[in-house]
Amino acid sequence: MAIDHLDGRIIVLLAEEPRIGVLEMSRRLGVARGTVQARLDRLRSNGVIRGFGPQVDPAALGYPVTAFATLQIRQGQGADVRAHLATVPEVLELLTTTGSGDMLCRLVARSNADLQRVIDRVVGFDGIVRASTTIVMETPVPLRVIPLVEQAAREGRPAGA
Amino acid sequence: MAIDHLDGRIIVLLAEEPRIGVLEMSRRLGVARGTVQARLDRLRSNGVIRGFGPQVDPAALGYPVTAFATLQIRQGQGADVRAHLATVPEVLELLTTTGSGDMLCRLVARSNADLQRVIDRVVGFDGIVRASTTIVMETPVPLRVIPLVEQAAREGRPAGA
DNA sequence: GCATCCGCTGGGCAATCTGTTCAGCGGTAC
DNA sequence: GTACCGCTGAACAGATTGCCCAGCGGATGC
Repeated sequence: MAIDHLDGRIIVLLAEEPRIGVLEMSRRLGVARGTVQARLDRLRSNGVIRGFGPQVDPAALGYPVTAFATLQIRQGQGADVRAHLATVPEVLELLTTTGSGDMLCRLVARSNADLQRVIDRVVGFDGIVRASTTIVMETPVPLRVIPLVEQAAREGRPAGA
Repeated sequence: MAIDHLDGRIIVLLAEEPRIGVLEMSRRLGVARGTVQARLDRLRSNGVIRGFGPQVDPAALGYPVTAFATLQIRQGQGADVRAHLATVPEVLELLTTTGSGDMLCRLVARSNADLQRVIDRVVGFDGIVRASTTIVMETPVPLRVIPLVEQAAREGRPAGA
């Protein structure tokens, strides 16, 4: 659960050059290949590294519009709404939150006009009382984890074991 | 920009078993290795596949609390605020949006108590007028793209070329 | 109609990496 | 003092990669 400096460097290296391979990593980090391999295994079984799936860009797929919808759910309909939203491909993420809205929903669409279609499909469901939508314009900081990894590595054990 | 059925299957396969390799993919898909390789190259240069970086779980790193902050920015201070937020590791994502709030900010923290520290650091900056925060409780649909890829593949050219 | 272009096939090549195992060597904890 | 744990450095066979080639078929353009 806590990662040390070496773990951090492994993750950063992997993020910068995903095709790098264990051997080359061990060379650059100045440790034995077995060490890198063991660290990686540990990071994966710890769940720190979930996987290496391809990072797909919805915009390049033809969905350049991103929006967030805040949904208010009718009491007791939560499970149904989740199941419904899970079937909509344009729903990239669904979160339940504190506050007035009950759920936060990340959407993509082919265009602003198409967004209307997506929203209609999302909210066209019984359990949803109200929805309010904001469109994303820019993304000054795209989803990232590396700075957090670096911080966690600094705060972890100094550097050695 | 438009992907066909084979592209879709490649991406899905890669998402399910990232370590699979081009050769094994070509076997499972029933096409020549060169074809898979060419498709992958194209998908990467198209930007559809951004990369294969490790997917790190903030929770496993010790940051189990996720929150969204809506920020109102003082006129003309946008750039400064962005630069400021980019330096905060706990800021995983920053978006500018339409609507009353000006920016939407995805945060993580070590605990609910720690979230206060993070928020203080985030909003402790001149250009930010007001901030409202919602804490994420559950994640019924974790960030995903595969359903979208499948839909895009269906809508693309039938199956062949 | 005919030539050209493009994508896929199926083969082969050397070079490289992987997964795995081993013994040895500290440093730490008990 | 002893046992445990992590790292090192090396070895091995097996598999994969990157790269090349010629041939084939359909679609495009003239």
